[in-house]
Amino acid sequence: MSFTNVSIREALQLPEGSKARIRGWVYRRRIYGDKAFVVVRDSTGIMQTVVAKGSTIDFEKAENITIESAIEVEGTVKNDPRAPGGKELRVTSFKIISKAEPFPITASASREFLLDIRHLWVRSRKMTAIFKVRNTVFRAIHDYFKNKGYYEVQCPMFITAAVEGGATLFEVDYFGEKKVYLTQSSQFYLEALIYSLEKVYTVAPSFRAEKSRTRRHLTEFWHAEAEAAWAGLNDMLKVEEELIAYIVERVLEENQQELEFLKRDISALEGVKPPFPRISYTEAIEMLKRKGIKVEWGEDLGADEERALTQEFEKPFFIYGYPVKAKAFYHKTDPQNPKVTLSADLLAPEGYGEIIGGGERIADKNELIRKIKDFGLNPDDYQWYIDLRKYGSVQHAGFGLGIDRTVMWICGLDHIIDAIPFPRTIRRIYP
RNA sequence: GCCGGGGUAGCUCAGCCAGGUGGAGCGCCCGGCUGUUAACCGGGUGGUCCCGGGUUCGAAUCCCGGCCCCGGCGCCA
Repeated sequence: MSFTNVSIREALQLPEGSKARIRGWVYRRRIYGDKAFVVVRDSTGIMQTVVAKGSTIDFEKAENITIESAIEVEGTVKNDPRAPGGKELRVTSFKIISKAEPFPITASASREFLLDIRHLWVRSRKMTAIFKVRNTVFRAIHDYFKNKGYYEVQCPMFITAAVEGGATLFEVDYFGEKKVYLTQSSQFYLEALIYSLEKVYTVAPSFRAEKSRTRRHLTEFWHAEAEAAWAGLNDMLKVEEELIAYIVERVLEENQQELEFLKRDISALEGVKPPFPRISYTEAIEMLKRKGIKVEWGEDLGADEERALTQEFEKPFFIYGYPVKAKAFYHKTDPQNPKVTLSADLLAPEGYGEIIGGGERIADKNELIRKIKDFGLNPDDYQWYIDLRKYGSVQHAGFGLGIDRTVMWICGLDHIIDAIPFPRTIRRIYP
C-alpha cells in the first residue's frame, strides 16, 4: 500500500500526484454541488481535502461531517490555486475517527465566552501559534542558563513566610494544623542554594493574591528566577539583557510562521540586542516631568508612567536605583547613595512595561535585620533567611522574569490571558 | 479595594429611556446550487429575558437586594 501517514506540513510539501494519509480535526466544511471541501487541521497546519460525489459512501460521510470531528483521510496530492495554500488532497478514503457534536465556538464568540470554553479554544490557530512561541521561550530560558553554567534547581511551593508583601499570599490549610502559603517567589530558596551551587536558576509558578484587574496580571504566573554568588547589580543586568536577547533571537529563528500569523511587527523584535539602555530612577522621573507628567521623586512608577517611558525606547531598557521605600526589604541599599537601592527593573517597549525585577541582595546580617524592622516586619518570621548571612555570606544578586509577560510582549498580545493556556486571574479559575 | 460597563435563543446582539402576548444575524435541521474559501440562496428550529422580592390590571423593561462577568486604576513579574 502506498499511503503513508504524514503531518499536514509534510503533506503540503509533497509533489503533485503523491499519495498521502493525513489525520486531524475538521477545521471547515463547505458543501458545494457534488463536492465536499473539508479543511483538516493538525498541530502543524491546515489543508483542504476534496471529496467528490463519485465515491458515494465517502461523500455522504464528508457531507455530514461536523466541525472538530477527528478524521483520517487518504488521497492524492494535487496542486490547485483554488485551494488555500495552493495544494489539496483529492480524497479516496474518508474515515471518521470520532464525530463531534456541534462545536460551540463560532466566528462571533466573545472574549468572555472563549474563556468559559477555554478547554476548546486552545485548539484555535491563534492559541496554537502562541503556544509554539511560548514553547520556544521556555526552551530558550533553559538553554541560556545551562550554557552559562547555571544549575537548575527546584524550590517548594508551600512556604511559611512572605517574600513580597504579606497581603498578597494565598493561604492553604495544612492538615488542619497550621496555615501555609503558596510561594510568591523562589528567591529566598535560590539565595540559600548559591552557597552550594553558586549560580542557580529555576522555572516555576509563583502565586500572588493581588486583587489586580489589569491585562498584565495573573494570580498564578510562570517565573524564571536566577541568583548568583559573587555578583553585583551590574553583573546581573548583563545576564538579564543577554537572556532576553537570546530568547527573542530564538523565537525569531524558530517561530517566523507563528509571528506572521499573529501579525507581530517583526522589525520591533529584530532590534532587541544588547546593550539595553540603562536609566536611573531619578532620570526616569526627570524624563516624565519633561513630558508634562506629574510625579514626585520617591513614588513608585504607575502604569501610566511606565507606558510613557516605554514610548521613549525601541528596545527593552533598565530603570535602576529605585528609592528604598519603593522596593522590597531585601534589596541592598546603594553605599554611594543611601536613598536608593541597588535594584533594577527591565521594561519591555511598545507599552508592555515591566518584565523583570531584580538587583543586589543584602549580604550583611545586621543591615538585613534593620531593614526588616524598618519595613514593619518581624525578623522572627525570616529566621532562616537571616541565617544565610551568618555563615560565609557573600555579595550576590538575582532577578525574576515574568515569562507570561515576556510571551505577551513577544507575540504582541493585548492581554496576558492569551499568553498562557489556562489563565488564573482574580475572577477566573475555570476551566 | 476603587471607578466604569454588562447578564435576553447554543453564540453575537437589538428591544429597556417612554411597562401591553420576546426579535435579528450566526449556528443547527431541510431543500437548492458544476471548485467552495468565515461559501451563497430559500425555508424551518430554537427562550428560567442572571436570581429573589416589590410596584402595577399587566414587568425583559420601573424600584430594592443579591450573584456572576468584562474593562480600567492602585500593586506587581
